[in-house]
Amino acid sequence: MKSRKLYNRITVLRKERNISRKELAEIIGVNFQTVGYLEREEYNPSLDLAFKISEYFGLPVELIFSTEPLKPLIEEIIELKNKIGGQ
Amino acid sequence: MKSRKLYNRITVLRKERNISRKELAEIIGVNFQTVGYLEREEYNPSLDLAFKISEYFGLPVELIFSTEPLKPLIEEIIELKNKIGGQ
DNA sequence: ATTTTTTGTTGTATATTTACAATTTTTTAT
DNA sequence: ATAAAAAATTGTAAATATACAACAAAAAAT
Repeated sequence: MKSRKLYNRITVLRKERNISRKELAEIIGVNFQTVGYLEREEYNPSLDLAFKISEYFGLPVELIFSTEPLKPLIEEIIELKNKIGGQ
Repeated sequence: MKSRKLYNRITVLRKERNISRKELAEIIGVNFQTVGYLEREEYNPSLDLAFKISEYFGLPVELIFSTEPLKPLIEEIIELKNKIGGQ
């Protein structure tokens, strides 16, 4: 199976928690360069690794990883505000 | 990284849709034996493959795959009914 | 400014996933 | 009961993810 390119928000989420790649890597139990590869979207994680990341951030997989390029979080917020406000 | 064993509900979901492994395999674009390996939980999918399966069934990844053994769907329903009824 | 920490890059080795083929067993249909 | 279809099993090859090391570049701290 030719794997599609996947997008993710690891960098932003990690920055919001103020931890380094090295720290995140230790928490999820991978080499710190592996986090680098993931953040640069040079390869896709296994489902198990995706789960570990999702568990650490306390977020569903779909909010972190996507088959479509991910909008900045701030844009997502604005869209949600519009949706609610426009009812 | 030593990968944890993951559990999934592919077999049940597939049966509910009345399709064979071969058909599912064609839809998600993998070899039909690969579906077999996944259903027998002999190995974990990549995140991309998990996404393809989740897209086909129209369900979030977390409802199909889990790090914990998955209860039969019927039990989930009963638990949800109890939760709602007991308010 | 310079030291320290973090991030990026490159290359190689290992582990895991996926493909594919051939055969056996089980289930379903007739 | 028999045939046909589906699923399981086994083995090998390929592709991809992950580990790890060494070094360069960039950012942050002092």
